[in-house]
Amino acid sequence: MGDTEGGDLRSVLPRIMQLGNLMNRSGLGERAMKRIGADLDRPGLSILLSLHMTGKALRVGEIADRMQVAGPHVTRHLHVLERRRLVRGLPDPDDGRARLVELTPEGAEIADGYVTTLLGWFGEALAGWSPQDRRTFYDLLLRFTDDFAAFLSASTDED
Amino acid sequence: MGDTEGGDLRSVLPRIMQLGNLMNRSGLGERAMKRIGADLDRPGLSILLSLHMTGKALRVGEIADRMQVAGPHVTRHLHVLERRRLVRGLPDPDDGRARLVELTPEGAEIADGYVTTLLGWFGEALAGWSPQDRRTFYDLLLRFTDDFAAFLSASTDED
DNA sequence: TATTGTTATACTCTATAACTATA
DNA sequence: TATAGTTATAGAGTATAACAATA
Repeated sequence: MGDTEGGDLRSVLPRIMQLGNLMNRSGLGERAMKRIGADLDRPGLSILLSLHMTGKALRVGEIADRMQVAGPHVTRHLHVLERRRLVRGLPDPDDGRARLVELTPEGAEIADGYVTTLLGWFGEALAGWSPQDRRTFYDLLLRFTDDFAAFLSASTDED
Repeated sequence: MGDTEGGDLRSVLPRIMQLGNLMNRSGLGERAMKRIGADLDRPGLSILLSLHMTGKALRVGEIADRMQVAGPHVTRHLHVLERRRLVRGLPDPDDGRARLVELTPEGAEIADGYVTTLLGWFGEALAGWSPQDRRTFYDLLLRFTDDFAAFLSASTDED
């Protein structure tokens, strides 16, 4: 009984890993960057995407949280981005220790171009799919990431 | 028309990225490793998993291909794994330049324990899903990774 | 005293170049 | 001469520790 399901899941795990590698390691990001004519390292792009996806100015610590990296890493890459005028820092009116970071129009353009490029590729890859299958896949993938993230954070305490 | 679909896809992209980060960056691997009482860095584990998933001895270059890294990276980590008796190298009977690498029972045990742990977690995260939804999700995810990988390699030439 | 962020430092991961041995 | 692998070296990515400023 459980055997059959375990077997199924067992065949899916490599694909989840593969997908993860495809997204991070496969040079996909570099290709997209090249396509839009931008020249940015991955951490720099990641900062831009964090700001872009959130759609508002973020504190340095918030960016680090979203990227799942330590604070100093963000600080260093922000220097580069600021020098290139892709982000700009503002004082946080609510907290004098903190600093708000927001995209400049140039930074927003890169982030948006990157996302649009990737979306285009996904769209092409799914060109042969029926609308129903696409819908179903989107729904289940959303549900899966939610459930899995929830499970992970719920089980963080146990250890 | 296309607008609606673009909107859907647009909401899914962050999840695919999130899933990628969950798999690579989130400390998931470290947690699994700790759970099974193993102490291995990520590249070392990755080598073990490559061998485990393939189920046979691989040449150094084949391991590098699967990991999507350069050869010397594999060589260096193989030294560590060999010293710890988690893999062992054999001469390739077909090619005197090459070297075959295979898991020892100890290495196989770690790889298997790791995979089993992750599968358990995925299973728990999907505990509330109906068997049909699980099946559908597995099927569509397989199809998606296949189609996407195919698209990527097909469009590699263009550039 | 706790928290936000920065500076300084060090370590891990990975790539490139130079080389050796076999094909 | 081309290919498989190794050794040597360098660079990117990231963490930790020590510090400054504000809460």
